[in-house]
Amino acid sequence: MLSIKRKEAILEVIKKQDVVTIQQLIDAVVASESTIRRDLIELEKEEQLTRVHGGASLQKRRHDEPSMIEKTTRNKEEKQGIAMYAAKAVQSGSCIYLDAGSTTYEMIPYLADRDLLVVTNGIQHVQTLMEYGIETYIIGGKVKSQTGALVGTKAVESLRFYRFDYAFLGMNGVALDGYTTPDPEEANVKQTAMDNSAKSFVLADHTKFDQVSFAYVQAVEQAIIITSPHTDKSKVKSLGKLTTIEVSR
Amino acid sequence: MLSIKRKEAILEVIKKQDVVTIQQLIDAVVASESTIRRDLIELEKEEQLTRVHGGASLQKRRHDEPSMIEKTTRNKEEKQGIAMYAAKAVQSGSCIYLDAGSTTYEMIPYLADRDLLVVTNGIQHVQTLMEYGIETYIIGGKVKSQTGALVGTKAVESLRFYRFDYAFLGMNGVALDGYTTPDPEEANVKQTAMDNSAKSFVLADHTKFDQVSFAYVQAVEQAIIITSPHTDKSKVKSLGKLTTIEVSR
DNA sequence: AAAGAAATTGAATGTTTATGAATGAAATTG
DNA sequence: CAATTTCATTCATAAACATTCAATTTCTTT
Repeated sequence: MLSIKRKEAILEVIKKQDVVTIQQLIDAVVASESTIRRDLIELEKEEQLTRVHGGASLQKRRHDEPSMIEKTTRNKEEKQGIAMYAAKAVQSGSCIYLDAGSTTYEMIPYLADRDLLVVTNGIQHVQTLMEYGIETYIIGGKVKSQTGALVGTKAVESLRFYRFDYAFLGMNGVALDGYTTPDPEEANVKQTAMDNSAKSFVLADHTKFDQVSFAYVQAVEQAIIITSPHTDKSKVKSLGKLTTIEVSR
Repeated sequence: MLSIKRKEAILEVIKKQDVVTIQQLIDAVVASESTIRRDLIELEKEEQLTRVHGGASLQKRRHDEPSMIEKTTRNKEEKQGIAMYAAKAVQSGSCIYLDAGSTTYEMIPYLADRDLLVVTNGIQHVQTLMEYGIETYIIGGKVKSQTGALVGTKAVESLRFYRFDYAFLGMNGVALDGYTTPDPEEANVKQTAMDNSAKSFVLADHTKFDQVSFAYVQAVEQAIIITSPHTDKSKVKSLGKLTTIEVSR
């Protein structure tokens, strides 16, 4: 058997049951103990799994190196909680839109190995999406220099050719007036993405509530808000009868 | 059997089952071990597959290569010379297309402060372009995981909405047969970019001449070749009467 | 069309690499 | 702390490898 095939088989077993003994692998793959051990050593070097006494276990944290965006994110923990919850809402096999921005970025690790197709307008997102082996499309458009988001007419136009099961968006303002964001060009993109999605989710930490930014995006009822327990319940309720999910950690 | 036919057959088998042993290929293609090996070596050079002990696999496993374009560039000095020369050909105020790839990447520093608008299909290029303060647009499309290039129908479609003064492209093969590149999907993108550009330039270091890769892009006369003194003059001349610029350093 | 050059092929060669068994060392368990 | 399991290391063997060479085909040249 080809060594590469054998390693794939090992990974498959381990992904199914999280931890395996050497003996289980010997039986499953049909190879000698020595060979299995050697494979495990290599797979550990490749950061595909962690070796433990008696066998191996699935890698706990697949990503140790925080890239630029991770370091600079404020309220990171809160955003991560929201992101994890949002990712759970996604059914396998669906096609989702991931808006540029730090909160949606945090969703990526939780989207891995789920047979998804992701379309994004965030240049920053692309590299990470690829690292996690997620099939990625990017819309076209002008690159906004500060944020690496794609905006403008071309971006809106190219969005017209996609349809999404879910759209996940960040917003700067969430208020009775609706969702708002500082850049009108970005607002257009968000608007179009929501229009082309069966279901839309706005990911908003507690700092975004009762804020009104310059450019209007959509009315509050056009999306389901996902927020965290840090947010005042009264503020959420004042937005009216809408589905709001509050993450508990 | 013709060697090209044989290689196609090999690729077909490998695409069906992801990994193959040499023996499987010997049976499937009906050729000697030596011949299969030779084909695999060439196909690996063309980046169509990765050889592994005992056979070959479709793609390099992820996670083992740093995607940083700077570190992995071969013949970097030669490419820089070519890139510098190419950048000089650009008039201020024009709109240019920059193909994904390491040679075109080297052009970016020489494009700064020139009042240009750059459209690219290389994710890798974007960050650097922004760092140099260049107005950047990106075409849409599917992100090719190994290279970060945008390809596919969506990429070709979104290219239709642009017109360029200059297009700068990399190629894997430059020969009498025309320009060629390993990935058919990328070939489509290059083709369309050239069609939409008033003038096209192919940036090719000496290793690209007399090479024929899998997918046809355009005829040689459709672009001006920019190369370096490392390239055999005879090889260049054999391509016929076409404008070729040889960089001197 | 014939002679020669160049490229392609398959077999033979030593070399390298992968594998499984055997050994003693280290860790785990009762 | 002793018994047992698991681990790392070594070694012989077998498989896969690169390389060379001769035979064949294909392409040039005259």
